[in-house]
Amino acid sequence: MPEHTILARPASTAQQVHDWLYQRIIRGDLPPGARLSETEIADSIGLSRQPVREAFIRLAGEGLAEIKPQRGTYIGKISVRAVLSARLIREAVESDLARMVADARPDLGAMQSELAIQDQADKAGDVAEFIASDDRFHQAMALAAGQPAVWQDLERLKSQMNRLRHMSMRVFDRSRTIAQHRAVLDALTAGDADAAETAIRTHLRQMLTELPEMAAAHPDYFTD
Amino acid sequence: MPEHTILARPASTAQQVHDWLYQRIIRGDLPPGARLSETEIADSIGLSRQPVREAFIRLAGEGLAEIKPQRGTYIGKISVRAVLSARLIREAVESDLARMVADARPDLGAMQSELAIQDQADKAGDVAEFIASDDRFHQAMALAAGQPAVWQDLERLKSQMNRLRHMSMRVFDRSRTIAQHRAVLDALTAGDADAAETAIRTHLRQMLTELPEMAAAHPDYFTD
DNA sequence: TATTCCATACTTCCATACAAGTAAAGTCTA
DNA sequence: TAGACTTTACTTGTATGGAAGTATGGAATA
Repeated sequence: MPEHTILARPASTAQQVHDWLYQRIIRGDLPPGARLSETEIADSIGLSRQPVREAFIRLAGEGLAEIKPQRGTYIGKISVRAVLSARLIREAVESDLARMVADARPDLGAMQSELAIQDQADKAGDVAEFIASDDRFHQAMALAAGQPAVWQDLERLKSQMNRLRHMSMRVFDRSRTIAQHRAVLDALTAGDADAAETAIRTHLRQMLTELPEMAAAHPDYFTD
Repeated sequence: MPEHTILARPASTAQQVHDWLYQRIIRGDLPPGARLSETEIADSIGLSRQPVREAFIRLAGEGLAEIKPQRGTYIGKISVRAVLSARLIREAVESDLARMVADARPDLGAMQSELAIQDQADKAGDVAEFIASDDRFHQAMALAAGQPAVWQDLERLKSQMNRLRHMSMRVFDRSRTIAQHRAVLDALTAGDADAAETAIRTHLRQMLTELPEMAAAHPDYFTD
């Protein structure tokens, strides 16, 4: 008998509420600064306050919500500092990963097919699918480097960045992103570690120009 | 009246319980795999189960506890994968930070004085102080690079590593750590970015040799 | 002896009630 | 009218009871 259950038990109610709110926040459906009421949400989905409250605690732990005692809970604004910090970390880590991949020369079919999906999603104007594929592209690189756990850690840091991307992808030129991805993949395929590092750093520095523009366009969504 | 309170209101009971347990876990007082009971802890400190439960949820969100529904809550074992992942991230990020510091040539007095503290703590055999100063040394480098937020992000990832260090610092040779720190600081002072990167990478790869030894010595404290 | 079944004592999870604190509206007073 | 005070309607925080699920030990059965 396996010691771990095969059938995954349905997640707890509190976890489900968390996941639901998480998606709505990341996708920008719940805008930064919006008010979250325990009682209101509990009533709307026919639950008591307790599981909703526990979902709030999880969200606050991820930096996506801010619980002000006896005052209210609010969707956290996008922290410019947190975004910049996560971006710097991503650049440092992914450039190391890129060097590892360029040196090891593993199969890169997964990254190749994501590039094709991005081309298609761009033409179709499917922003959500484009962003999802963008993520999978970078994840595939971490996988090719033999470091799946690293991507999981990056994902936790990225949550603030993701909200920004859902805003900026509607505005900014997606073909430029595709071109940058292609440059990365070409360098990796050629096994050129220096070129790969340069390409991935250039790509991830893109956000440094997008962030100020977004912050200027929606000042009330951001905090220092 | 300022809109933000100057005097920090005492944190909620649940938060205090969390902080208390957090310290005990990091310091190894509560060993990996140990059982945590809502009722037991609640009774022992004269509270109801609810705040304790919420503390557990926070700990689980940080990867320090594992809540098994209807079965019990346990101190999470040290995940070898998580430690290795955090280590790789640290190496990538701190080598970028080291280059930034070497190029900018800021004041490095803070790092210098931490080195002196480590010398003293080593001679006195004060392990806790040594580890704390070790952390401040690396934090000072992030600060010198003008990236305090990056260190905060790294701290969250480091929680698994910290538990390991509280175990290994009792075993391993602390003078070696000091020598490595000195090599880093010397390179930074000289403004030699290449040497600084090499020194910090060498230092952070130290753990790669310590981890297997620790895992072999306490196999029940670790999980894949 | 080995195996199956079942009662019991746990655990976490959810619902409900109440307590404590905040903010904003309304009211009184000068 | 201006300002201080009070009331009132919120908010999150905590306590407690019960529901649902799990593991364990013992009894019945082969």
